[in-house]
Amino acid sequence: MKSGAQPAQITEGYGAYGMEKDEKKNITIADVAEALGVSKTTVSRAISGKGRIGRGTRERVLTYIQEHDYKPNAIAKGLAQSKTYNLCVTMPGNYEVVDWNYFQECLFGIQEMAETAGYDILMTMGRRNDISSLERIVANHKVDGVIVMRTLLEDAQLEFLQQRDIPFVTTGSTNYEGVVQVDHNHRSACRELTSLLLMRGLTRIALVGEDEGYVVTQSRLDGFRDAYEQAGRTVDEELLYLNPDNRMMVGRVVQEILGQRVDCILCMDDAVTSRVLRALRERRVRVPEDVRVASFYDSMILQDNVPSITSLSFDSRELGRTACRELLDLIEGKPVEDRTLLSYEIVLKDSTK
Amino acid sequence: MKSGAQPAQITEGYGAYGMEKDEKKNITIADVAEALGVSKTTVSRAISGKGRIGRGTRERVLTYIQEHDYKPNAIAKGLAQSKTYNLCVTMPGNYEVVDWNYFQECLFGIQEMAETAGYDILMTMGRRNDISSLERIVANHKVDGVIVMRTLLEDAQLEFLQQRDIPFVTTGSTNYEGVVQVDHNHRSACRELTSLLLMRGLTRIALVGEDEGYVVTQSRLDGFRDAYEQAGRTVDEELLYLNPDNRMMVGRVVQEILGQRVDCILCMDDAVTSRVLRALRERRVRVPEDVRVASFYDSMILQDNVPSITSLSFDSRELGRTACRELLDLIEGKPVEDRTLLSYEIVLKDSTK
DNA sequence: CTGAAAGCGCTTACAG
DNA sequence: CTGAAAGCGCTTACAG
Repeated sequence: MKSGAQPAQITEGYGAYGMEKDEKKNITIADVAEALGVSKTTVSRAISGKGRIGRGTRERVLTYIQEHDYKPNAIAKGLAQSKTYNLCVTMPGNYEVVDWNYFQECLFGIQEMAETAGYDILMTMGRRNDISSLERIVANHKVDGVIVMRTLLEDAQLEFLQQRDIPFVTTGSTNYEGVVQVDHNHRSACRELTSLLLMRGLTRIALVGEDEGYVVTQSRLDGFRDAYEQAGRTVDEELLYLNPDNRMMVGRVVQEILGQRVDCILCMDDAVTSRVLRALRERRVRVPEDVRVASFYDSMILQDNVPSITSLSFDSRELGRTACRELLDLIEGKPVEDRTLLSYEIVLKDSTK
Repeated sequence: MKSGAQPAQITEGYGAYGMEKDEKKNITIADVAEALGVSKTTVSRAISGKGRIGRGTRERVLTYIQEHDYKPNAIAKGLAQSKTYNLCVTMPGNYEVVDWNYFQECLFGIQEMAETAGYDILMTMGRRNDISSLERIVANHKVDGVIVMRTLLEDAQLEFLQQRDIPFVTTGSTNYEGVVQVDHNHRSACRELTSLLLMRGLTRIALVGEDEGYVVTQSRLDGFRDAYEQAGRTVDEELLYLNPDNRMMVGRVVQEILGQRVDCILCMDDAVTSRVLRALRERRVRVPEDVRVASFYDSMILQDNVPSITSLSFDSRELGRTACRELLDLIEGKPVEDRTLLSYEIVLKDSTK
């Protein structure tokens, strides 16, 4: 390395200028090879651990790159292997998504797993069924696989990925054939919670949701029905409030429900619960004295509510971890289950006392 | 292209098997060049628009790649240019983060801007001052620059990026020298809101926060003080509740505040507001009749509150867009402002009536 | 066990 | 205006 004070004549490559902060020029495999008097092949093998190589040689290389803080250029490595070591995660980008805590946890799990395998996360958000962004990423060969974080009943993402034969998994369930999906067992969870309420003698239970075409809504409803069947009862269809536009008129819906003299309001998720609670408060209806309330999903938005709300609880981080693991397996050509269902917890609180 | 029904003899490269769905083998610049009887150089120039090239030739190439749906391999392009066309966005990964809506909006803005420039977003989350994940991404040459979404007073990310001379910007302010940052003008916003309350004759205002070492907390406090100064009043230091552990004991804090006979509680952000409101409800203190409440930040968690809460409002998507634009400029070597402050709105609602 | 060489799919001086 | 060639930093048959 030249002493920075030489009087000019900086003609070839990097002169004093380029070297200002630390050595900017990144050290490459060729530099290592030259310094050690071995071939690039050997260095590559020492690092990757693939192919035969002498124990001594490997150690020499390893300690050298350690000391000189050599880091392989993932891009070049990718090019040579026709891989990117990137995973794409698609998130819903519409405003309606309230349970970001779910996504955060899930993402965290994904990243944890990806990191241990040397992969990074490329993120994309699109509005409902707008896949232009995903298309671009795939077309540009930027990722090795994708994790779809929210699926629709009719899902353009899945159709696109399937047709292009890109490895992918979904978090959350889908009805599409042959899609690798990992989800919490919502149906079973909803069945159990409903059963519990039924066993407590709550017979007139209203179910409130805002069907936006997500598959999970269907699973929840199925679970709800399962519980009734198991108990030898029949669901009162009059007490099912699942219109897509309930969001707008939650006040009217709650009014109607109260007119039906129910003893419990079961909400599909926490956004709904939050709005229902608000409507109840406005009408000075007490929980749980006048009516019980429970939710099929817990998130942070209800954590400070008075009274505390009975709900189902899911470990989203584990969901992310598992989904990522499956995707990696898929990419590596290992066999994977089409459907993986994770466990859940039921958390009983004041709202159903 | 072979007709799929040929009786075997699949020796070289991709046979019928590899071709199952569409043509799997990606078409490259070399294919285009060969098909058109021109050089790869020419094709490259036609696409990039750089260098001299005949009008006719360019058109031929362009229509060909259009028809055959050729998409350049971003990885290879990156390698050749020592670029990645990836931007890293770092998010806080700790559980405490409640305002995910902010991040969602911000991310959306970033992606919007990045996309138009042909960049993608690599995401990373780490716990407070854990930069291992960021280090890996940088070491592996996976990104051209980074956007730091939340800065701490002592921020390992910034120090690392600065020392490595990586182009980066922050959303939100920082006290670090020479860091390109874009933020909403929190100080000015807080000053205005406080002034408004003061002018309404609310003189005993308590300020509640949970100082977690974020810079924005300081700006808010500064704005609060500015308003008093402007009004020729002095801040009653007894009414400042900014302990880091207020979160745990919000009940006690509120109790104490009520003992001080304040007429307004001003909260640093919505997480705090949410907890304060809860404490008030538990004590049957009415808002705004018994005490007014306002927040220095609005997010979704309060949107359904009764009464509606007076607060400041910021366009986070624009923040993201602007930050991304600055980072791109930085990467391209264009001059950029060190500090950009965006505007805000004050939204008066029932809680301060 | 080790190395020379070709290749991954682009870009970019350099020379016509 | 166009092209041959070298190069980006790796990997990987192939041959010793």
